[in-house]
Formats: sequence, C-alpha cells, structure tokens
Amino acid sequence: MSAAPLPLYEKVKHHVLRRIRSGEWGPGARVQSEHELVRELSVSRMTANRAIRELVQSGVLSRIAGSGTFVADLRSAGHPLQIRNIAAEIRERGHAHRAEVIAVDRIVAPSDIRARLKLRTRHVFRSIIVHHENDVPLQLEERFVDPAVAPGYLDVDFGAVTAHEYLMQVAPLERVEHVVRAVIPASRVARLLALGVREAVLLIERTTWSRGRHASFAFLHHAGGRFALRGVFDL
Amino acid sequence: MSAAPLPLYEKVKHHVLRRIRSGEWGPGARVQSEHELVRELSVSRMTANRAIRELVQSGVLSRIAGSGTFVADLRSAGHPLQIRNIAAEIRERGHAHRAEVIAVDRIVAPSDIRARLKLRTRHVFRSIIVHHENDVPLQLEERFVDPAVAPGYLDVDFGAVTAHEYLMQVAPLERVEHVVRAVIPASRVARLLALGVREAVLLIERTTWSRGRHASFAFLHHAGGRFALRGVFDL
DNA sequence: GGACGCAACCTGTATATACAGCCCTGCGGA
DNA sequence: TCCGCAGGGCTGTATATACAGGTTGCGTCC
Repeated sequence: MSAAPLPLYEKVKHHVLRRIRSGEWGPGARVQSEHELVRELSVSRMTANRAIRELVQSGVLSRIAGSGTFVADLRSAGHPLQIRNIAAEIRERGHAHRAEVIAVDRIVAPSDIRARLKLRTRHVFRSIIVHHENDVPLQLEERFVDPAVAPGYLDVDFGAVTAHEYLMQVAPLERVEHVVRAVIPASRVARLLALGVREAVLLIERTTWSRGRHASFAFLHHAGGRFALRGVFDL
Repeated sequence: MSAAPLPLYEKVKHHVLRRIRSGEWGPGARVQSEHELVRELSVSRMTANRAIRELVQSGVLSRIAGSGTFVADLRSAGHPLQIRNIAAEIRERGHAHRAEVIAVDRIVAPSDIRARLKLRTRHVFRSIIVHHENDVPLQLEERFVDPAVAPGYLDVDFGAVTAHEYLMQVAPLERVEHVVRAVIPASRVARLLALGVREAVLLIERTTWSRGRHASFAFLHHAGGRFALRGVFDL
C-alpha cells in the first residue's frame, strides 16, 4: 500500500507489541528497560523512550519511575468512542444540515438544571433546536446555559451557528463530561424527532465547564434508528 | 496541592492553551512555530516539539509538515468515552459480579454474523451470558467467535473468566470497533435483563480483530435504566 | 538478627545538533 | 502573463549526552 518506511520509534513499538500479542509477555510482566531496548535494537534512548511513552499513553503499558515498565492489565484498558459535533458530522457525510430553532428563551431554572449547573441565579437561558440531515430530524438538542457565562446567548442566530460553536467562542472550553444512555422518548421528543413507535432514543447528557465554572448542560436526543456512536481502537 | 514543579513541556503546553482559551487564537489560527517557541520561552526545540506533539495527540492542535501548526477546528474534535470490561467495572464499584451462562454452543452461523465475521466456515461458536451486579442483571452478552481463532472456546468456564479475558489470552487483540446505539429490546432480551416496560436498551456492537482476521463479534445489551457510558475530557 | 545506608538501575526530563522531506512564496525566464 | 524552479521555513525523526529523583536489593554495621 505505502512504501513509506516506518519510523524507528514505530518499529520499537511493534517490537514490544509483538511480544505482548504473542503472549510471551502477559499482563503484569516486566518489559525490557529503555537501556535494554537501546542495546538490542540499536536505537537511541530517546527513541526507545518515545516508543514506550506512546504505548503507556495508549494504555498498553504502565511505568513506575525507578522500578520498571510493565504490561498493563488489559482488563481495565478502555476503548474510546468519540462524540462529535452533529452539524460537522452531517456535512462531512456530504449531506445537508439544517437547524430548526424550536425555542430560545430565558426561563426559571428547573431544580434539576439548577443543581447540575450549580446556578447562583434564578433564571437560565435555554435553547431547543432540532438538527436535520437532508430534512430528516437526527438530533434534538435541549441546552441550558448559565447567563453569567454567555450573556448574549439569546441573540445568537442558531440557524447559522451551532450553540456549541457560539459557546466555544465566548467561553473557553476547559472540560467536558458526557453521559450516554438509552431511553424511551417522552412524547414531545418522539414528535420532534419524528420517531417510529418502536424506536428508542440515544441520550447524551453533556456538561461543560469554562473558567472553573459550570457553563452549560445539554440533553442531546438522537433517533435510535438513525444514529450511532462509533469508535475504532487499534492495538 | 502539590509542590511538584511543572515539567517544562507542560509549561509550554499551558502557554499555548492559555492563548487558545483566551480566544487570542481561534480555530484555524496559526500557532507559533517550534523555533518561535524556542526563542520566546527559552526551551529546546525537542521540548517544544514534545509539548506541541502532545497537544496534537489530544486533538487541540493540528500540524501540516512543512507548513505550520494550527488550532484544530474544535467543531470536529471528539471527546472520548471509554468502554470498559463489565466485570472489572462492577468489581471496582465494590459490588458483586456474577456471570450467568445461558448458552455456550456451536451453531450454524446466521447470515448477518457470517458477513460481519467474514467467516470461511459454516459454523460459529456462540456464548450467551448475563452479567449481574449484586444479582441485578446489567449486561446481556451475546458473542460469536470464529472457531479458527479460539478452538477451545466451548470448554471455557465463563463463570470464572469473562469471554473477553479468555479471548485476550488465546488471540492477541489487534483492533476493536464499537458501535453504540439505543434500541427497543426484543422480548427475549427484556426477559433476560428483567427490564421494565418503559425501558430501552443501550446496545454496543463490538467487533475484534486478531492476527489480521476478524476474531469475534458481540452484542452487549445494557439495561437503559441501570447503565450509562461516561467520559470526561479535560482541555 | 535487624536496621540503616549506599550503589546500581530505572524512569523522567531537558538540551544541542543533525538531516530529510514537505510547503509556500517569490523571482526569473520563457 | 504565466510557468517553473529555487530557497527559506516548517515539521518529523534520530542521536548523544546530562542530570534529577525514585526503587530495590545487598552488604555492612550496630
């Protein structure tokens, strides 16, 4: 496929991975020290270090300074999924994205929202938007924003810019939490997403932090039959 | 909290992140070149390189060799979720894990399984196991394994070792794909998971590869009200 | 026999240097 | 005017070297 010669540090990574995959080194086993790799593979220590460091980062190995490098207990290694911006995802598939604004207003914060955002004020900004892919509803986005974080939120044209994009501009994103679950939709959600009778909803609850404070909380409802999260993990 | 002085490369990362968070550098903006960082921060190029490389890895920046380094278009930066081993997760919560074996057998492969595993044989190994947390069913695991990859699969005691753990031992894991969706459970699934009437199922379809071949395919059904995937992403 | 201390080994970080290959701009020639 | 090429800047990789600090085990001293 490609004639590109593998970088040396990649060869070192494969050298280690081969031994792990073959079962020669099981979970908890000691891996060659950097100095041993240097001698056996005739690479510099910096190259060996980079290879090992990247394998640690990917969860394959773990290191204890002063002690050694060990094969990680793979039972606890997680495989990542990615949550992407819905508008960008639709456009990358070459389809048309349209945002239908259901509501953008200022409401008295429900108690669960107050708690989740640790609100200090009585009111909260809310936007309800349905994202369509080729005019088929794909995501219902119900978002609550702390007015102190984004005072101009109610004036944004959400047909042109997504709430996420706007918040990124006005409030530097520091931290994001996602919780994903499957639910039976409330009738309001089923109607807005034009769901069939036997269709579930993939619900992502998304909380963001900015400048050390809670910034926004969102329910992202996805039609079960039309949306999936996908993740591939190599090694 | 800690008096540990931050490593230099971490300071460089913060230097760059601060400018991005403050809005000084928006998405697509050009970031200082490694040489400029070297001059301005009085670090070596290797240190600047490591800092930038790690920010690229985490999705904050993107680089084009020969051209420059740019703030990643955050609209497309994904935030990761982790899919973990269910038994380890339950035990880490301090709860009791029990695996109830419903079936372990060799069956004629259904056509969809044949296609997903790219099977060359007519038969496939199948295991159906319900994982309980404190005797409450949490996950229904229906797994199909290529007999050529794990010939001894039918003899495993799945009450003692999870299918995932066994496969890791006999077939070195090279690649994993996960697809997550929300579905309305079939009645068989609802019964085995002891689901309520208004409960959806979080379905993870998991495909693994080993030694360049498809190795296994699994449906992991999770009770909607008792299970969620959670991911936190900093920066 | 036990406790302390030191030496050997390990990882973690940092620097200076080098060369290859890609990208873009600007200049010069057709 | 337009095309092509050369050069400067940038990333990507690789090496040799250095020092700090944690860990472990062995040997000595009490």
